[in-house]
Amino acid sequence: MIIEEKARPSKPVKSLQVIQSEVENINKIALSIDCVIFGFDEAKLKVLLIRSDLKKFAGKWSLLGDLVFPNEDLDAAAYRVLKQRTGLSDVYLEQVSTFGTVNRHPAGRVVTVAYCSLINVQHHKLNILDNELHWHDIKNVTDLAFDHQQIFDSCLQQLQKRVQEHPLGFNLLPKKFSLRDLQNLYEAILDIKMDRRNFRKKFFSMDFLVDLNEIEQDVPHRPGKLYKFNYEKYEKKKKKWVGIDF
Amino acid sequence: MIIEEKARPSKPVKSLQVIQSEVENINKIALSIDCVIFGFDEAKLKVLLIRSDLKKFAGKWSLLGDLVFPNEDLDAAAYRVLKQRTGLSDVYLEQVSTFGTVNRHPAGRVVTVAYCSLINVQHHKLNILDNELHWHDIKNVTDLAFDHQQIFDSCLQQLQKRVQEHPLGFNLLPKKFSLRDLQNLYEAILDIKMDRRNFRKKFFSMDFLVDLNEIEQDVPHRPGKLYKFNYEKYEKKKKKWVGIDF
DNA sequence: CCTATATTGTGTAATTATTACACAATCAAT
DNA sequence: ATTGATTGTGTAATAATTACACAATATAGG
Repeated sequence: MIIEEKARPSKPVKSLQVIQSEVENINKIALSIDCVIFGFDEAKLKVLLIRSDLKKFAGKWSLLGDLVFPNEDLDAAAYRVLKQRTGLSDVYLEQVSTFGTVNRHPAGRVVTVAYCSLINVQHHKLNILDNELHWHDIKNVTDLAFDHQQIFDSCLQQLQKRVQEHPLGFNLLPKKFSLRDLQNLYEAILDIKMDRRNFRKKFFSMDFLVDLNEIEQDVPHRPGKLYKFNYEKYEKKKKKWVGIDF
Repeated sequence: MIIEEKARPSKPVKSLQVIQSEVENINKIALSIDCVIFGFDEAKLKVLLIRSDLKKFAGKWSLLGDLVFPNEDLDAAAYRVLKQRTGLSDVYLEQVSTFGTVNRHPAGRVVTVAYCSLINVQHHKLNILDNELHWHDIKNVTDLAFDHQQIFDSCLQQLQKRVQEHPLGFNLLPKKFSLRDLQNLYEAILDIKMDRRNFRKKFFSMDFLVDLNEIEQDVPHRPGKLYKFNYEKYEKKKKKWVGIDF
């Protein structure tokens, strides 16, 4: 076995540790961010899309994105786009993956960093600047422009996984919600049906929900109780995940 | 609630969907990849590091990386570095995260895509091209050059999570291994101790291990049986992970 | 006001998974 | 032949998950 092997330099090769002029003059690639902005409304998971204005993708929908400025952090660029389009600033935002296939963009080499954002549709106002901007039921999202279908799919998949390990979902709900809302949310994200009693038992046993002693209004049936999520309690109790299972 | 909202264009803004000349001339940022290459030897998890040759980081260790060529896919760049340094081509490689803080690189704006690779240390030969190249016990990895400590930490964290959900670990082991090897591997990656009987029970119940009817050689005690991993069986049986738990 | 309809709120038993734990068997080294 | 180190194995206790049914409460409509 070849381990703990030490060696001395031999012939030099080009490496990351380049001199300044190299970074400035060669190997420059345009960098963008694309946001997969999820919302939850009418018991459906939705994604915010904009109509593409490239001829090549005429009529197709695409994700919201923009080029990253030369002295702007990646996260800052994603926040900028989110703020510009939804007016929201304190939103859940997470980097998911970077897509850099050579010919993914018709205008040249553009590598894009995909972000997943979760927003509460009650608390925003869409800012229509140029093209048509629209919430789409995720079940009807097909054939997006560029490689955006692939980016969307990978963000949805990541959301499905994350939401089972961390209480992200609450970012998609209003501050006050019923257990039915919460279950609808999980069912929409995971695209499964769940047992109502076991779902309730699970969340109550985790003990992060605060009973607000209020009930739903304007429902044509027995109203459910309203709850909020207690982030502080969660932070204290959250479990470290250890257990092999595949 | 503002949903399913449609709108017509108003004033145009700069967007991703730029014209060709824009992509070619502005917003260019150097792009690199960095590989966190893990190996497993002497019951320890190791990472392959190279001595930095930047004055600013004199004496410090850094990850293996390189600039991405203008017409090279990101994954291809990562494979290239791996191949160049370890001589290995069919290795586990996964993109983890992209780091793009404005001043992360002293030579200018360089955004880097981090990759995690798992290799079998028995099957490689290090290629020492320029600087000192060395396998480091992950327990002793501190104070790397650039933001490489942060990159390393995030790759290790991702490995710890992934290895509990998918059988990645086998990439770090020789084709034939004992259950003790396997347990050592999990204990090294997760930095925990496990119960030997329960560990065995767990893996046998998953039924992906093939008994090779061979035993370890050259051990100064009762030798253990050797096994291999059956990927095909795993592919058929792998579970879709559904269960809220946080 | 009464009835119909829809949905909430609740508990238990059966099954499955996880944990904790000890001793005999086997090999190498001497 | 004895020692030392490690493998291989099973069971009982606890915890988590699943499947499942009925009474209570609100609105809507006559």
